[in-house]
Amino acid sequence: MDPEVEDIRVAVSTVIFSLRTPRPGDAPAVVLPLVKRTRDPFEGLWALPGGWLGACEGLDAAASRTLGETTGLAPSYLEQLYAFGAVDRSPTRVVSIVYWALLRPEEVSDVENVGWFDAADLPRLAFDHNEIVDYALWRLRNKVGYSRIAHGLLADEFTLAELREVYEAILDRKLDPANFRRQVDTSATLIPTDRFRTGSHRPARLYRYNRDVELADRGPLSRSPETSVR
Amino acid sequence: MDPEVEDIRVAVSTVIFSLRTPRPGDAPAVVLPLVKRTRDPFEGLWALPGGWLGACEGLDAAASRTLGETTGLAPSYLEQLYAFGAVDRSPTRVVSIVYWALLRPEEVSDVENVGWFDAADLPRLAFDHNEIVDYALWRLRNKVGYSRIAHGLLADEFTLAELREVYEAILDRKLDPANFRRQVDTSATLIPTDRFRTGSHRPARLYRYNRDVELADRGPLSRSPETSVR
DNA sequence: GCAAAAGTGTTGTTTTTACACCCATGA
DNA sequence: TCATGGGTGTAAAAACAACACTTTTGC
Repeated sequence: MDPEVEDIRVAVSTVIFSLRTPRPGDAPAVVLPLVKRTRDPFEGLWALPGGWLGACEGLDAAASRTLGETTGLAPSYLEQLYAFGAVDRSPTRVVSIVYWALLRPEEVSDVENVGWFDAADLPRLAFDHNEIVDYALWRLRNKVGYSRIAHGLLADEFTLAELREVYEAILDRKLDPANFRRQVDTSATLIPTDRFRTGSHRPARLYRYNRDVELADRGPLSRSPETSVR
Repeated sequence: MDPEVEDIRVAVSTVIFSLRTPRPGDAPAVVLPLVKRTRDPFEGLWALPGGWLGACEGLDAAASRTLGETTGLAPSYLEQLYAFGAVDRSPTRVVSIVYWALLRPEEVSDVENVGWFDAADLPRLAFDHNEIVDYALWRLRNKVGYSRIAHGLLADEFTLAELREVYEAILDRKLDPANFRRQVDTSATLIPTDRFRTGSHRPARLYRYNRDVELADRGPLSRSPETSVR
């Protein structure tokens, strides 16, 4: 009972998702930023951004902080994903509290030592980070079906086609534009503006996200003070 | 940077749900076991069963172990719930990896120092454990809607009325017996036996749970070796 | 026979899905 | 004017919900 507890360290990492459109007109793809490790273990491999949990900071705060420090990014959505604590996941004993985040395109900025990768085509990552990303992707795909997190990947104003492309990129299948339109407007979470996106063919109306509606129902956690992001 | 990391300790706790039928014929209620604290902090208050994470054990293993040590119970379903790590949740800095579990009635046994409480009517608990239970209940109510975890609360053989009562206890509302019956048998997760529960009025057919179907889809986590429970 | 729970049928409503069709613009 | 994506209409199919009704037992 009560073995050498002191030897366990707590880290916090984040899987950050964003969208990238290779060239205008193309379908967007899910991408994520990784940092290159500059020391052992796994020196030279890519890894999730993260760092050690500070003695005087909460988990959510640590996730925001380490994320900012390593990538300079401040995401629009941040949620705890899972705690990974297998004994052999690192040479030393580390329990990682992993978060996942969504980034709007305007929030994307380029930082030294950060590389962006297609989520569907990742290299071999440090530690168990490949499994972690797989799990985060699974969560993202599930959650997009019953919440409004897709908006966390879009700018303030967007067309319905753009929103639909987000869903298509995440779910990896085509959606019927007509039915998609009806579904989002029965959910009453979008506010139509009087502006239009022009350029292609018939101008498309721009919508804004209704901020009265939460991106996702977090249940009792949303009342806890630790969970204040943005 | 890299502050006194060594001062953070990792604990593992579990919210265990089971059902209790006050007297035969009554509707079952969701109950959970708590242990009375025998030392500071919060001496005398009830708390979730748990303990420190061992230096050489995974998170899932620690949850099973601490649960067995404190309550003598071995649940039919065990899943990670959330990591709680607010700075002020304990006098010393503790990050708790919390699990939640389901217990079949035949698995319930009475142990010294363990009390069973109605989930809807809890006393003031130690630490932030009231909030944790609230969150676990929310998760249970949600998950019962899109998975088959309700079976984790029932014995091997059960009638459809008994299964329906589990849903009713968790969701806290009546369900239409006719529609409920149809829903479960279009889902093809129950195997009818040729035995019947007699006693009340017309005998009710006993069903068995189809073990080919997982209680809940855990995504990529179900492939990880750490996640082997039962 | 009667009460009560087991189990079946029926019907109307809502949601989902597929797809035909019109509209507005750039080239 | 034509190609293309924006946007509307419609109808079949599936899922859901409400509730009447029949069956089988204990007393």
